Amino acid sequence: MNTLKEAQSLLGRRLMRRWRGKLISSVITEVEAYDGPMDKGSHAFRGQTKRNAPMFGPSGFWYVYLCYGVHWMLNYVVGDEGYPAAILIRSTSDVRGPGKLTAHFHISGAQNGTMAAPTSGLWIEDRAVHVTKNKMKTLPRVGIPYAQDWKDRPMRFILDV
DNA sequence: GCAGTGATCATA
DNA sequence: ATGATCACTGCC
Repeated sequence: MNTLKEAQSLLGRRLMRRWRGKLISSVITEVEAYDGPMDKGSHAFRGQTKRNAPMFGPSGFWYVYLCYGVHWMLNYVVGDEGYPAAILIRSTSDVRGPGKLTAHFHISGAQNGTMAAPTSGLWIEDRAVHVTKNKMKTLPRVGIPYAQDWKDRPMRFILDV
């Protein structure tokens, strides 16, 4: 499956968090794809570094990094090992905005590089909401004015709930 | 409209 | 060692 399809397939699924014995969850409603070494909006565009290493790893792991010294961003790694791709989870039905989302789910650098599975305390369940084409919007990505010809590509997906 | 905030990365 | 940059948010 290609990266854009992977991104769309996360919509309507439930993000799950085990934190201090409690279960936090809500339905994923907004995602962005970052696709491969040629994507000028992606951290992987200038090659592998210590920070973006999880993007180059196998799918099914988390890539979490600190943005503007303040907000943690949650990404789900997709694609074959060696091919840098990830899906930024921007919003759920409860929380709008990627920084507020990680705060709500108590996500930080501690989750970086961990597996998306109950064992890590952070995972994604199968579709909880039926996604029809007319409920899904496709838009350009946010916050990458420097990405030139990649800036306005339709790589952001929103689910109306 | 723009300041805050600090890790990360390139340059040296 | 230093400086620029930044997949955001909230307040002006």
